[in-house]
Amino acid sequence: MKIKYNLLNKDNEARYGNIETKYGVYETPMFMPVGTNGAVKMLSKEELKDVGSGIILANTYHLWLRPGEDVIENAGGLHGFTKYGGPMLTDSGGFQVFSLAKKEDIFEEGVKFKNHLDGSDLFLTPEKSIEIQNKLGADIIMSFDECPEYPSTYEYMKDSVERTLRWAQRGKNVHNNDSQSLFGIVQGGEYEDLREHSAKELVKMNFDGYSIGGTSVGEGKDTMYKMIEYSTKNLPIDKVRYLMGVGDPIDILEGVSRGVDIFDCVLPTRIARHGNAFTKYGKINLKNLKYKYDLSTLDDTCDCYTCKNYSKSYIRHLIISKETLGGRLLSIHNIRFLIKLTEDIRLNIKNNTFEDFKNNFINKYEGKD
RNA sequence: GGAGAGGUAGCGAAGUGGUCAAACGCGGCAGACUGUAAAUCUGUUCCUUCGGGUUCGGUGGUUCAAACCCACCUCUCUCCA
Repeated sequence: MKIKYNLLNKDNEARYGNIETKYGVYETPMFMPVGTNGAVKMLSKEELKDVGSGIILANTYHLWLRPGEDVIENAGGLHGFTKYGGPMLTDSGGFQVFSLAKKEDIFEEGVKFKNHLDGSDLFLTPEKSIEIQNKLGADIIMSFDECPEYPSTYEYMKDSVERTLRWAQRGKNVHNNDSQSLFGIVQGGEYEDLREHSAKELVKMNFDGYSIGGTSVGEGKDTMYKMIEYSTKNLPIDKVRYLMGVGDPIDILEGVSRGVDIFDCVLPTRIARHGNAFTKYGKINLKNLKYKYDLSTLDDTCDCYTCKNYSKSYIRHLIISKETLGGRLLSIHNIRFLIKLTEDIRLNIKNNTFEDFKNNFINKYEGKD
C-alpha cells in the first residue's frame, strides 16, 4: 500500500499528524534514524524498537554497490533482508551527487561516479535509481535529484532545478511498484522563486509526498530556515513533508515550526561514535576531562537504556578506550533524545503550545536558561 | 673482567655543526560533524608577563655557532669470560 498522511492538528504552521503504512500508523513530526547500508550503525532492530523508532532510512547508492540490489531483492527486499519490522525509506543516491560526484560529472542523462569502494566508473540515472529502489522495496522511495553545493549561483541553481524536475518526471515514469510511495524533492537553494517553482512543478506531477533537499550543505542557519519556509509554503497540506538530512535538535524545532513532518539525520549516530551526546542543556563531549569522575547520567530526564544504566564516567572510559559499546550507548541515547523530542513536539502541537515549548527548549539547549 | 650498542619532549622514534624548540607516531587536551567515502577529520601538546627564557644522560672542552665534534663521568642493553 501507499502511505497516507493525515493532518490532525495545526499550531500556527506546526503540524501534528500521522502516516498510515503497511506496518501501522506512525505519528508525525517524526525523526527517522539513518541506516545507510541497511543498518543504523552499531544498533540492532531491537535497540531501534526500544528507542521508539518508526521509519528508518537506507541508501540506494550504497546498497547498489554492496551487496547489490539483486541480493536484497532475493531476500525479499529490505524488509526481508534486514528484518527491521517497521517502515523503511530509501534515499535515491541524490545526496551522493553532492558528497561524491564532481560538478562536471553531472549530465542530463545522469551522474558519473567513481565507486568509492574500488574506484571503478559508475553511472547513475533517474531511471536506474528508481529501478534499484523498486528492487530494494522500501515503503517510501526518493526521486533522483541533484543536491547542489552552497553557494551556487542563481544561474547554476536554475539549471539544476530544471534538470532535477526532469529527473523527477523520468523517475516517476518508470516507477512500477504500487506498494512504494514515491516522493519528489524540492530544490532551489536559497532562491525563493526557484524553491517555489520547484515545489509547484513537483506538485503538478502529483507525488506521494514531498521532500525538501539541498539544505544543511554549509549555508547558515537563517538561510536554511528560509529555504525550508520557501519550500513548505508551496506544498499541499494533505501530503507529508520530509526535510532531508536535518536533525540538529534546534533545526528540528525550526523545521516543525515551518511545517515539516519528518526528518532524518546521521548526526545522532555520527556524533555518538565521536563521543558526543545530546542533552537538554546542549551537546556535550564525553571525552572532556571534566567527565572523568562524573557518575551522573547523560541527561537526568532521559528514559533511554543508556541513561537507565550507565554514567558519564563509564561512557567516557569506553569512548576513550575505543570500546564499541561506548558508541552504541551514545547512539541509543542520541536517537532516543531526538525521538523523545518529536514526541514532546507532537504533544505540544496537539495542545497548541508548540511555540512556548520550542522557545523553552531552545533557551535551555543554548544555555540561556 | 673483556667486546659492542645505546641514553632526544609524557612514551616510542627521527635528527649527526648553523635553516632545531627539535620530523613522525602514540598518549594527553580541545574543536568540528546535519538525505554517512566519517568508530572520522582538524587544532594543540617545554616555560612565558609573547619581549623572551631554558632543553636533547652529566660535566668540561673545540667552534663565530653543538642534540650533532672531543674528553671524562654515569646509566641501560647484548654478547664473551
